[in-house]
Amino acid sequence: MTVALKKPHKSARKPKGDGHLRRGEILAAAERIFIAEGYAGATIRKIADAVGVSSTALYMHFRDKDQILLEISDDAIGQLLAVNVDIAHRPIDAVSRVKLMLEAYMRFALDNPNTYQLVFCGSRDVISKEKQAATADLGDRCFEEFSGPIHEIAASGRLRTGSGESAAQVLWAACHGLVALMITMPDRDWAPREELMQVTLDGLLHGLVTD
Amino acid sequence: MTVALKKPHKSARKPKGDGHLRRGEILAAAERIFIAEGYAGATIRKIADAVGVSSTALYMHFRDKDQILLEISDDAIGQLLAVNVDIAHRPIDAVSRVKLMLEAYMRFALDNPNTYQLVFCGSRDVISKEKQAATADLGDRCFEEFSGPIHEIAASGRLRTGSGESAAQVLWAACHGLVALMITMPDRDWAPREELMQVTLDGLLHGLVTD
DNA sequence: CGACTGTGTGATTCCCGTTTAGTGTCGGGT
DNA sequence: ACCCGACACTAAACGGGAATCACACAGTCG
Repeated sequence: MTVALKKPHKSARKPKGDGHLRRGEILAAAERIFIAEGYAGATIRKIADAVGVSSTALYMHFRDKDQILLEISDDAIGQLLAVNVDIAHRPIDAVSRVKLMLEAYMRFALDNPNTYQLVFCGSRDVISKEKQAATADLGDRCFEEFSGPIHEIAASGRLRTGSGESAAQVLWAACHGLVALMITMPDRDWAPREELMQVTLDGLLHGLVTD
Repeated sequence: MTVALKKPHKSARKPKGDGHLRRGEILAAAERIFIAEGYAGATIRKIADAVGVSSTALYMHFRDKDQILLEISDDAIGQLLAVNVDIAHRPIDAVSRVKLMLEAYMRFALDNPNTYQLVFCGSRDVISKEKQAATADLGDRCFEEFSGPIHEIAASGRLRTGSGESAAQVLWAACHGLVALMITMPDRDWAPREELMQVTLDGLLHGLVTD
């Protein structure tokens, strides 16, 4: 849409200058506001004001509001994916890899609550359908990276119950539930974070995997 | 519009008559729309249209939109609480009670996805602060009803790891995570519901409680 | 008969995301 | 040198959300 890739001739008007700078400025401002005030607080007009342009200008660089915030989320989820890939390559046993990945996952969620909510708690009410394309894909790849070791464990017959797939989904869901609740109900008196995380991981792995 | 059927010439003027009927009508219409279209879809205007009244009229009977939907949710959560109380009184061992309660909890969530999201996934973005008063309290009492048996188990020293409180929170969170993900990402290819629920419950209870 | 009160309305306010139409500027192509 | 079109941008407006205001009706009480 915005970038002219199709000028076959030389020296086509380069998409440099203001255009690219603006895009970065917008993303930076949007990220700042989104982190501080969440999805509803990150208004098009507020972002535009922060950049110092009119709200209409944002539509020069992004299709709509969701695209801006999802692009920010892509960055963040990309980092999580990188961590997962790194862990996946370490020469340690599968159970340890699972544990490290899920720990990283939960810490990511607690460190980036708004991003986490946008990507993993977004009802289709707020994010509507297929806009998530890229972000959802990154999320999928995170899950796959993490379900790899689980299937290893399943293949070696060490799963006490259920299929490898269901075990992977359950482990993911349990960790999701913990951080999601802690994020959306921060005023509850939770047991210490570390304890909750360890009880979840140890409990489930102990219950699902035979030694 | 005009409901002229009651005319008791007795008893000083009280807020009965039209008032009470309207209130019920509004709640019924709101519930229908909310269940069908979720929080964002249940608009003040839409509800008012369904009742056949101007949008302003809703503010005669309810403080704001959230109060309407939370009142609906109260009903639903109240039913869940009743089930929990019933289970709590059955003459069966604590672990079975825990299991039955969590199963009922998950089935409730999957049967009432919009209500569940409103109460248990509502970021303060959308529901803002202390409006939840009554509903949150019902949720608390559900949790307490359910954490009772857990503390019984903890008191008898059968907890493999963590405190009774953290075990209760972790069990709750795990079940929450499962249903929350299934609700917000219905298009994923999940393992069969029953299997996921059983793997979650059996896995965690096996891992946390010694026989 | 007023006056008062509960119930309801239409117009209005203030946000929101998004669209439309128009302005200025700049880089070539001729 | 000239004009043309692409680009970055803007002001104004649209439609829709929640919520409020000023006002119009019943009835009922004194």
